[in-house]
Amino acid sequence: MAVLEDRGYRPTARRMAIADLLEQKHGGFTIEGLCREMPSVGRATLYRTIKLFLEVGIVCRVSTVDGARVYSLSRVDHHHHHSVCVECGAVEEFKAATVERILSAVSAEFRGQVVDHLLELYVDCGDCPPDDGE
Amino acid sequence: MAVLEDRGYRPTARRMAIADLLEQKHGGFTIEGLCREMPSVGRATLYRTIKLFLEVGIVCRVSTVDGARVYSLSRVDHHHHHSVCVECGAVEEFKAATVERILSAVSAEFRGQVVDHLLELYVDCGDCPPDDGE
DNA sequence: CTGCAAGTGATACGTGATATCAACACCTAC
DNA sequence: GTAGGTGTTGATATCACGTATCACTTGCAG
Repeated sequence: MAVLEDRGYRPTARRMAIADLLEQKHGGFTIEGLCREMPSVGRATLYRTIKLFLEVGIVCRVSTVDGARVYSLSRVDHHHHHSVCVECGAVEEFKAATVERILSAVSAEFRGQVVDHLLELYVDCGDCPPDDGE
Repeated sequence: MAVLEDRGYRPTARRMAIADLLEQKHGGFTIEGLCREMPSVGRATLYRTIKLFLEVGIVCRVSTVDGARVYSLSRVDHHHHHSVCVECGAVEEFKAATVERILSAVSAEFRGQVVDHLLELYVDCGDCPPDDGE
């Protein structure tokens, strides 16, 4: 949570509680889902907090196959990719140097500059824990 | 448009008109944007038509950096990736066999099965035509 | 032409997300 | 400790996005 203070935001009890809940989630989550899980917290606060977490890098957006807006707690602070289980929704972060190298090579074929990229793998992890699903 | 008939849908004048407009677009588009461009067409029809086009593969969803819901006319009928200009929003489709091979290799490192993937490159194409933007 | 199924558009509705604003919590100065 | 200012919170209103409904139209087969 130090990252919040570094940016001039307060590490309030509300924000800690939200972060704690996210910490326990293996899968991605939706904000509406959080609203249901934390009915004592106002919707606006949840939307604001996740937006804030997104800004400081505590969570990141996950692109799902169906285009739903899903977030995931980010445990690494550098660039990474996601694997998303299409069955249980579990999100894993991974970093593949090979991918980065290949993308650099591919980038050379483009006019202009490749400034960023997005890579998600959709997997069927095969042993989805029943309580891990959304 | 033959693909519509193949699926049992009618290639109506409305659908042709919408497809024609999409044909002229280099960049991605939003459905709300289309509503503004084709005020004579009902919103419901536009949403339905794009959903239909998505289903039959005429258009595909594009993941943007900011998570906005953008679509793009698909000119190739097989699996491909997108490069999205962060300045003008132009969307290009590309297929890189290298990428596919590397992804297969990376997939081997995962438990379970990799069933699909998403790859988008965000570029600054450098010579954005002024009328190409959304 | 007639009848029917598919398609269309106006509208209402539901949901996701943000803006507003009063109340509250925290920090600092005194 | 208290006062005051700033950041935070939550209820609500509001907006944006997308879908459902339903009466009407269109296209096609007989």
